[in-house]
Amino acid sequence: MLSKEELLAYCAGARKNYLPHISIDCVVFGFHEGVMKVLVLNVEEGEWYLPGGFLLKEEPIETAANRILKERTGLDDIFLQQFYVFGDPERSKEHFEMYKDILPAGENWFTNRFLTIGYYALVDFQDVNPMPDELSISCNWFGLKELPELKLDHTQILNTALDTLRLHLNYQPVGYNLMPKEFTMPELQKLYETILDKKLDRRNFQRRMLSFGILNRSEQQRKGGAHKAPYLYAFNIENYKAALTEGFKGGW
Amino acid sequence: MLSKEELLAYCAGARKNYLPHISIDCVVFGFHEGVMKVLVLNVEEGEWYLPGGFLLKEEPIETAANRILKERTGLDDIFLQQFYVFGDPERSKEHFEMYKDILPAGENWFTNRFLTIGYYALVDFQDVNPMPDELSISCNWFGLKELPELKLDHTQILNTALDTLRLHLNYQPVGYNLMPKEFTMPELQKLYETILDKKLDRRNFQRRMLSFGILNRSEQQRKGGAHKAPYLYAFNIENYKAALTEGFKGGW
DNA sequence: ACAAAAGTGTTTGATATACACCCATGT
DNA sequence: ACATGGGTGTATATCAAACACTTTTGT
Repeated sequence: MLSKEELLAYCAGARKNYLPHISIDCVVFGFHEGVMKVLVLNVEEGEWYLPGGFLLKEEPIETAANRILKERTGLDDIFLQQFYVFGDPERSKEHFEMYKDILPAGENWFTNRFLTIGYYALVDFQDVNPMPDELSISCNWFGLKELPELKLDHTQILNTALDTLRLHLNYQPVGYNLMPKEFTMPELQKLYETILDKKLDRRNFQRRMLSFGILNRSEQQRKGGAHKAPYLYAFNIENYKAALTEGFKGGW
Repeated sequence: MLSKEELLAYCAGARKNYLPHISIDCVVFGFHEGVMKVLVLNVEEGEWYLPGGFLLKEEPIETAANRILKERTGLDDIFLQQFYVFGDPERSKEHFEMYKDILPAGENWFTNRFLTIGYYALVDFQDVNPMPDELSISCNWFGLKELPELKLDHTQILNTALDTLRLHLNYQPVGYNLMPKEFTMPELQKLYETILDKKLDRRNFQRRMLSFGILNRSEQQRKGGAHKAPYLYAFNIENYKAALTEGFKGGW
């Protein structure tokens, strides 16, 4: 926890640089060892938050989200998807309460009501170097199944992000941003199974995935593991991007 | 156009009551005589805008959207769907320019940079009584094909709303909010064709629509028209709502 | 040699597409 | 009577689901 002086300086800086009443919260998804992970900040003992931040006064929203995530992950050019604005007038009260005994209301940045713009991000787990922000003491990956309870409405934000991601899975390719450059079909399947939280048929998955035409199979196979060596695949970026904009399913 | 005094009063009221930097813009879709219509405001000669407004300081976003639309349409309980936040720092400059010669910057509400939360609304055309807001001189329906060019980024907002609506059509029922209580299958098909901007097969449309189980066929038929009398249908609200939350297509 | 993981293929049912036919009504 | 729009039905292709067999590799 910052000292009162530090907090005052933080609030003064925020008032000077950021738009009031507006924040961004990011649900950063990574995939590692068959588990879906989310980046979570620890402010103090038992206080967990999604990574977030504010908009500079003349900054585009997506730029701000990128900036915030660069600070938390070290990564540029993260795949980001805006998914919802959370604006319950009560949603940030908890944050205000937390600082109201320390800071005079006029000085307290968190006296503001905040609408928060939710983004979800898909990143390659291996590339991320989690770093806490000014207000927190650590930044860590948590498996989806072992998440602590989050403060404010951050659990709701996370669940909405998950729902949105699952929905997107139905008409968009997902995976390029979550997988390493090369991966095997079973590994990709595991990603889908993790996101959807259900088992898929190995053979049907492969057929369907290949039918999208967004994968290139390498000559190479993943050696070293026990059992038969699986082929390595990489995404075909051109087709992948085309599929991202055009979508998969016809619908009507 | 308001007088300077009126504008000053408007701005003072806005500063007092609304959150700064945040607005709401609504794309109100109605369907009439086989044409998709959108509500558009006329501020002055050749200046067209989507209906919009601001958030009261302690007002939930959706409540604000409802309030704004009640003022424009006379309707309560409108079907609303938040679909995107538009936040380009340049997006509201045009609005500022418009008033800068009349109002001192410090007084001018539109000096603010605004992020706008986009909602689309689906309403029964017949129920709407379009009413202009304080800043405009008229509020009218325009067919999608005969829309004037809109100011600010409102054309982009409208197009994004349309894209979202089309997407939703693929996994959600649409129509309850756009159609009168009773309607014929060809009428409903016309709605779909209008939204998608393409022809559908009469017989396949009917089969598919019925397969969703969200329609009740009435004993009655629409008499009076030329040709064979079509059956009247109404939405089965329970199933409709269930389909809204659960969606249609399996996907994975 | 065998267990476990991976590649490939087949059978079956469901769903979508493209049509054809009949019926009712106003002119 | 006939043109037009509306109700219903069928053949075919296409796709998804369920399932079987073979191949490879480490133990």
